[in-house]
Amino acid sequence: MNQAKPVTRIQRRNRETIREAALDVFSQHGFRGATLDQIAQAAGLSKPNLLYYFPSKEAIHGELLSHLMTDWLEPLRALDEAGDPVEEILAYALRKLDMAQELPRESRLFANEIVQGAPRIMDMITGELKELVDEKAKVIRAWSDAGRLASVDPHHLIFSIWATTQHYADFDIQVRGILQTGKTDHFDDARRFLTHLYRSALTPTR
Amino acid sequence: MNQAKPVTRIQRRNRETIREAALDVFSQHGFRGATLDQIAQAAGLSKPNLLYYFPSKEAIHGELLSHLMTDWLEPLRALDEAGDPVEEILAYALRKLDMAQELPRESRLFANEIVQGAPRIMDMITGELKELVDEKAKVIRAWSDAGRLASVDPHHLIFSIWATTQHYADFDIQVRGILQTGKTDHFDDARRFLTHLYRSALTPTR
DNA sequence: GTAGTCGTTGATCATCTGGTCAAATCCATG
DNA sequence: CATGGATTTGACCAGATGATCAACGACTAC
Repeated sequence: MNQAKPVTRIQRRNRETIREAALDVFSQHGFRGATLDQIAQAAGLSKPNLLYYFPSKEAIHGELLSHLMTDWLEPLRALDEAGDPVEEILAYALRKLDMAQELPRESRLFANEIVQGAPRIMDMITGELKELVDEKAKVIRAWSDAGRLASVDPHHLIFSIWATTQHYADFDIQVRGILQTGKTDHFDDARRFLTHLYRSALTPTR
Repeated sequence: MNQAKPVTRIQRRNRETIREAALDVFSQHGFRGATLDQIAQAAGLSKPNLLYYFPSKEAIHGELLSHLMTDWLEPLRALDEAGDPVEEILAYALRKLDMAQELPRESRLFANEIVQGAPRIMDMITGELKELVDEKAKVIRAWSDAGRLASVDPHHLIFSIWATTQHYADFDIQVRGILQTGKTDHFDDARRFLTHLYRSALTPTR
């Protein structure tokens, strides 16, 4: 039946298991810090078996990064020119915060890569990402010019949203170490704080 | 003349050279990603010579981290209960931004460590750092209670300042990749943006 | 049930890497 | 300029690590 790609049930399952295990390991130790043995153990497979499904360590890592990128840019893509400016940006920030909470490993994988100079995704940054950011920056600037949003540098606004939200994933250990209270969920406090922060800064003074 | 510690001129010079080289390498590749050969080459010394001045790779890294900590906490220590609330916090944020600009390697060294779960500095975080943060959080809360500052969660305010400022060091590659304009200095724009952001959010509504 | 492909792994390799050591070189001091 | 400690390094070691391969086991289509 399948002619070119004999993607069997076993293949689908094992490749997914490997991706999952690799995400755990890479996000915690970075590319160089992670070993195939760690990944194999986490996946419950032998090391040669890993390399039956992926040609190399580099290939596993690369697949994770590219899979990640799509999800990562989606919230910004969703920023809607037709919506209410302050609410749109607020929704974007809160959506990013949700992702930091739900997908912290993905955030750390990305952070590890960027902190170390983005050797493997520089073109994505100066290409697809920059294009999207520039496009949305134009929308934001138009909102400001129309007096529907306080006048702020759109690029730095976006940077600050990335920074403040991803911080809760990337620096999770530090955040927990400092709050260190039996609090059920510091993300609720973060949501409240960021809502106040951006609503204050973005609501046009009138 | 020197009895216990024969810290000669050569020792002082070489240990400093090594620290400098190690900061370059560790901040770019993280602990596991860095190799003694890289550090030795960057320092212009042979690998055995490195290990004549420091007992191990771990020791070099550890010394960098502890040296760093003092400088790192100083700006927050300087937050003055007696000053004007909004201006004090603003000054703190801008001071942190300056440090991100002047000491990006230190910021990345720290970021690498935290992202990977802070295996080597967890006690510093839950100890010295938490203590300082809690103390300053109390000051901030008192300001809010006195109506001299908008009511915000002090801990999350501090987190956001760390996030937004260190972002310019830790994610420098991404920031430059996206701005990528001949701009002389995007830090000036960042300063303006953050000033607006925090002044808006912190000035008490009356 | 059996042929043939898919899936799995123990053993092994080459390389890298942190660290050691003995021998050589440098240098301050008398 | 001779001496003894400080400094430097080439050679080496042991363990880790990414990757390979031949052989074995499992599954599917007929």
